[in-house]
Amino acid sequence: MVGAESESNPTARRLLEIFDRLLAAIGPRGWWPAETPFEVMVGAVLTQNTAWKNVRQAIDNLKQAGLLSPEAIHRVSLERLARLIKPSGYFNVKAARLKNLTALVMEAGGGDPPRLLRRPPDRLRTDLLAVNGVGTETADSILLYAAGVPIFVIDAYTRRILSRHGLAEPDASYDRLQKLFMDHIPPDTDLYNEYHALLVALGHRFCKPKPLCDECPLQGLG
DNA sequence: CACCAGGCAAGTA
DNA sequence: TACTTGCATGGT
Repeated sequence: MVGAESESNPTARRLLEIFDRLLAAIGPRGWWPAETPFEVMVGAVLTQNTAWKNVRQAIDNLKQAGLLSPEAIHRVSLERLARLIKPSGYFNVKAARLKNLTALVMEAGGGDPPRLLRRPPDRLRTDLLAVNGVGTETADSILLYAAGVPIFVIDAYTRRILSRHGLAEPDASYDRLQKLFMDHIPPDTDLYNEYHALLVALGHRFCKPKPLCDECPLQGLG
């Protein structure tokens, strides 16, 4: 039914057409830029409303300090953690959030991220959302890019792109936008991975608040 | 100089 | 529920 729907349903065809165009124009992104699942989790928190370039600085600092493990982040002082992640902004808030997320790994995963991430997706998402500092996008980023769960990640770029192409209202809820993708695109982890990464890349290059529609690869899709 | 970036939680009504 | 505000660095 999914395959048939993608041929007959106009929305499904448009969404897949967007993916095809982006992949052809931009190429595979190789996301998530991290070496371990726990690094994905840390990056997901640090990149909240923050340019990735700044996040990379912060992660490099953590790496160099040997603090990119649950045990290390659990032990380090809040003050030192905040100082190390300073380049990524909101450093006091994010230091606490990293502690909170790490606490989940410690108590639920016994300090072993894969053990936490192997939980049933619904349970894992609920547990992640219960952490103060983890919202829908952060949780879903961890589900998709660390746990390999086929769930679609929505971010500010995705919302902007969909609304500019008449596929959604500008103020549509996170859940609604996520449902739009997941109702029309088969739940494939690699596909969802690439699609979200491509949307972010398009956002970076063309779909800014002041759009650069002249050279946008999605020109002419409405 | 102003504006933006791969959000989220807490406070208010 | 819906809206507002604080959080903060670094790039353009």
